[in-house]
Amino acid sequence: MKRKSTKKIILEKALEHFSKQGYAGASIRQIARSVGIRESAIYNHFESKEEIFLALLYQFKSQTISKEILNDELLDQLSNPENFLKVFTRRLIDFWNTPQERKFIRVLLMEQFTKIGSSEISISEYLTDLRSICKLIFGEMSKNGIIKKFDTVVLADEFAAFLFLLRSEKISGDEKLPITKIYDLAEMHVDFFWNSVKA
Amino acid sequence: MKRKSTKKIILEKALEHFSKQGYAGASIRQIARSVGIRESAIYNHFESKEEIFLALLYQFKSQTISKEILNDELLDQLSNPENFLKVFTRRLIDFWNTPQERKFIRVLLMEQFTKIGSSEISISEYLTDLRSICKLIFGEMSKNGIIKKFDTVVLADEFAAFLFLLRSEKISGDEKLPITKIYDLAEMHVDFFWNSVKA
DNA sequence: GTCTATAAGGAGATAGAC
DNA sequence: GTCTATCTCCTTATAGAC
Repeated sequence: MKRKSTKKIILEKALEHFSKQGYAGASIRQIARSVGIRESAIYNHFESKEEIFLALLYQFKSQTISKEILNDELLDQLSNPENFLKVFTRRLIDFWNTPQERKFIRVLLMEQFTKIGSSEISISEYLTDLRSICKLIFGEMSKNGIIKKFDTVVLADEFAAFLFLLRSEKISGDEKLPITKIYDLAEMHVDFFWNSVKA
Repeated sequence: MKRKSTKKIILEKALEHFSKQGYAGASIRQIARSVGIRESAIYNHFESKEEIFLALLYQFKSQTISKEILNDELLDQLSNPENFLKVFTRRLIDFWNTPQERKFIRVLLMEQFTKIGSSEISISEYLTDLRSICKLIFGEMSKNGIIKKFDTVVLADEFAAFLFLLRSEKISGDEKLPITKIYDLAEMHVDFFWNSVKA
């Protein structure tokens, strides 16, 4: 049983502090304390506070919905499209509801307008992933005549906007909703959406 | 021609700095410099940085969509519901697109997870306004048989979620979209929505 | 890789003159 | 109501011993 590297623990604790107080509000001192080392020891692993933040951004950038959620088993269900949407949405919620993702989206929402280093932090960039997968899905359904003819960009946005608000407000928010309630809200959304688009 | 009071200018400049760097990232020193006075002079108007922030929160809390947007002229158009939704949405966008509102929503998004003073800053609270007006509108339409029978809470959320994302991402975001493009996106949303709900 | 010690500066806030 | 001067604390970051 290998111990986690100090570097990983620093990233972990940094994410925790950033997600609670924002980048500017969190200090190296607090992070070091959480890790259990002195501030100066942090600099053995990262050159600056900024570098810690950018390392976190990078880490989460490499996680994509397609990698985490879409697999053959799910894609097989495309023959039953309404059910497919429900399963897809449910998996999305489970993924977003992991502690790491909950914290990360908070950081993203908080820092989307601040410039840290040369990096522009934009929500849009992280929404692109969900949007393009939706476009793919609805494009396929449209081609097969399963749904009415719509602009797939509009469809993707209509489907994703609600989910994104659900994520920001209900999944990662401070309001502690039970997960079953979140599933319910999502299912009502899929119902409404499916009723609107089905052929 | 009366000059603006120093207090008002402080609030104005504070909002500007908070919206760019967040609460923790902005300093009294910077704000004072923008106003054109020394830091110590600020304390003649506010007891603390926190009080400045809370004053801003209070100021915007008193602005409501119903006060700013809903008037008799608009309500008269309820007989043509699709057009009503379009005019309502357009007015909403114009209101959200004012410099003050653009800045304020940024602050809200940034500080929604931080605790400043004893106040909990939640997006939900500020969304309540839009949600309840939508509930009212769709409740009325439903009663008059203009739209299909739906849970008005679901309808309100489906209608508002897209608009809120539009606001966060496109209206107040850094991506500088021309306002006509935003109108277009909103109109496509109303079209999609209306097609889904009309009786 | 972590420690102690310390530098250098910025923060919020106050005292008291004008 | 604004100023100068100052306090105290906290911040990021570095130097050098172990």
